[in-house]
Amino acid sequence: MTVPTTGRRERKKAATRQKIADTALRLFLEHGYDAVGIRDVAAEADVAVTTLFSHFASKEALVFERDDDFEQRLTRAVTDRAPDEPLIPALRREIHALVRHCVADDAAPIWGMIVASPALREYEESMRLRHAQSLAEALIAAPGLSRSATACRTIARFVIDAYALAREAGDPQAAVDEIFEMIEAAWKAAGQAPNGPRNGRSGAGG
Amino acid sequence: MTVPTTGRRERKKAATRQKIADTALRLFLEHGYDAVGIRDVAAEADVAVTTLFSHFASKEALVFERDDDFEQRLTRAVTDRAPDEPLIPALRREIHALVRHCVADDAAPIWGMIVASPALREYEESMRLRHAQSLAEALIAAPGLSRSATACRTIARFVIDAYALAREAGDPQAAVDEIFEMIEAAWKAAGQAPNGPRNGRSGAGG
DNA sequence: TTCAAAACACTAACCGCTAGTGTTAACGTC
DNA sequence: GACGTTAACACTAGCGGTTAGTGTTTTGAA
Repeated sequence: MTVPTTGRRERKKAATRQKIADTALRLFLEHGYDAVGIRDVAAEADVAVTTLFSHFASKEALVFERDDDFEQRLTRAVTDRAPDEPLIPALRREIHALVRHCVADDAAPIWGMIVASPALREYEESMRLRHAQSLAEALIAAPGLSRSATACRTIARFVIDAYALAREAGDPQAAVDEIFEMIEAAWKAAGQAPNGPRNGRSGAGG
Repeated sequence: MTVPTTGRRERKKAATRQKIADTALRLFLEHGYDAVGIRDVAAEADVAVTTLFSHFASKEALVFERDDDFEQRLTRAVTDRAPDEPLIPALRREIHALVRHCVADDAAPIWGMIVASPALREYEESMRLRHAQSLAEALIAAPGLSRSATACRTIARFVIDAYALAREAGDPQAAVDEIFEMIEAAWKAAGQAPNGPRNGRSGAGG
């Protein structure tokens, strides 16, 4: 028989984690996020409360189970782009894809649940802050951008803002385009800052 | 006897509120935010826990007692500016002042406490979201800007970002200037958006 | 004087979350 | 195959923030 890439233990752990996440999402969508307690989820998934919290850091994390994707996709859009591809269009493409995926019909109930719960909205906001920070680090580390660290951090925030704003807009895809026109202009302006670029070699950058 | 503008009841209420806030801040600074419980604050202020929560919505709100100022100052910077004053420089001045006030020496201990506590940082982040939204509404309602609602919401976020980023920068005042160069460019670009302005009369705006 | 509203208090509890302490199952190794 | 190590899981208790429910007192007004 073939050698499994994962041992039985890891598979069981992943199964338990998935069972908890699935159970939680089902209960949340059935009865509402606030109406379902951690003890309910644990009982329905047939695990102890402590076990639940060994898999998920918080109740909100049960909803945003796959948020690592977001962070990685953004930083990879920076690091893995073609050597001659400008920065901002690459980010714009990625945000377009993320928004599209997020506004898709199958994600609508989950998104509605998040919007309806202040706790979940706040949690997502702090998630976005983390994403902006890791994107900022990727930008600062990227070669050839010729922008200051402050400019990189600023653009990172702006890009995350674009994602958040677009999702709330009537026409999300059009909003992405409109906001990225502004981001493009901001990025160009940062290249002409009086204090000058401090990151990488000289050049137009991006 | 003269008619007091505020009755005894209102004065007593304000006094109780202030006593709670002062006691809380003192205890937080003495022993650390996480080391002081709500029950400690209530006991020290000589009120019941329920009374404390009738004055403040949460433990974090005890620290950000005066956040209404922030919101009002920003929106007033938009609505109360001279009729011919461009928008972005007015906002830049206000952010400069707010950052200066926030980095001042007497606010340093409080700021350090906030940075040291994840709960407080998260709370402040959600506060900023509210501020961005009210600023966005002020921008959308402002006459003569000739920008789309999406552009207004975007610039509002960018301005709040500038505040947050500048405070974390090595030279906050310089960071405000650098970021506002980018914001100015973004604002101008929004005036030339292909979908065109939808808000207010035609004109350069800002 | 009387009344309604509002501030305040007290009890009791809910809820998210964690520490401490096992118990069981899987893996590596001899 | 026995053995020790590790990690997943369970259970009890409890902490800290927050609220509901139920009065009691103060205050401003009729």
